[in-house]
Amino acid sequence: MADTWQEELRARGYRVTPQRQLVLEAVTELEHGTPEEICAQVQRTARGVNISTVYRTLELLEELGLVKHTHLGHGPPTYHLAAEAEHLHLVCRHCGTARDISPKVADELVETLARDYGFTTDVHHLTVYGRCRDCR
Amino acid sequence: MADTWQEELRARGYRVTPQRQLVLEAVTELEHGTPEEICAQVQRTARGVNISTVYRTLELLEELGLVKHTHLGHGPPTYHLAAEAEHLHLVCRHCGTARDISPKVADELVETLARDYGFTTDVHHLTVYGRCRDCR
DNA sequence: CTCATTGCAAAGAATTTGCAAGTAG
DNA sequence: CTACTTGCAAATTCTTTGCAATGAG
Repeated sequence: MADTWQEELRARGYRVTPQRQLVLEAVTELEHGTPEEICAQVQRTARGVNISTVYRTLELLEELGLVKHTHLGHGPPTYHLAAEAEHLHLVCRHCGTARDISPKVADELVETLARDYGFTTDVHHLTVYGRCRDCR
Repeated sequence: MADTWQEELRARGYRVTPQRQLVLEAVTELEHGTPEEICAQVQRTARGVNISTVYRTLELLEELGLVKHTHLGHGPPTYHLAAEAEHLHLVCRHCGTARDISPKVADELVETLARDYGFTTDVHHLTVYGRCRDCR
């Protein structure tokens, strides 16, 4: 984890380009935004960057784990910097086992609660009760 | 609530058409599906029903409160019958107050857990911890 | 009969892809 | 130099809209 994302890119055979740096900067500055918005932000610094490059770059940055995206209702997805490692729990009411999963699955819930209810979710402590695959 | 949806439709100046009945039936049968899937289901009974009619009908049925939709990751939205009144809890770790909200906000979470983990969520018992608007 | 609704085709958004030219390493 | 990237335009995917014909009430 001491490596920079640039090194990570090179290690994987990808290249560090100004466009990629700009897109990551844009996501950082915007906190969150649609591909279109991110593209606009990038173009405040460098004109001529194409929207399709933004799409491709966001996909790459997501693959690298640097950004994440969620779908908030209709329209384009929202991209934001990936949070540090967190997890949430899945508890089976039948067999009692708990499983840790990525908080990514609760992204929409978290954003909706924030947007519609002004509620800041404590994702680390989100526990979902139900029935696991084995106890169906 | 004793009124049928057909009566509700007429009361609002809309008409009860075979297409509308078929779309609602399709949503019921499929439990959930994309407009495309719903259209395919409808066409098992009546060919010639157009996809744009399905879109228009789903919009109408949603307005009537008969169906709901959620966006699961990429791609088209998923429609399903509106659930009966249930609720989930929002608990503030600071002031301790609990608030009941619509389980609709957890739709994506529920579907994702089912799809990716084979986990059946007990939505009625879902409690989300965090900080409410007033305690920010 | 009247006007809401439908089918169809064309228009629109959002996103992806093919490819030649550009450039990081 | 090599081959990953980019810009651009065309192709896709998903959804909406215009409009004449159809059909519910």
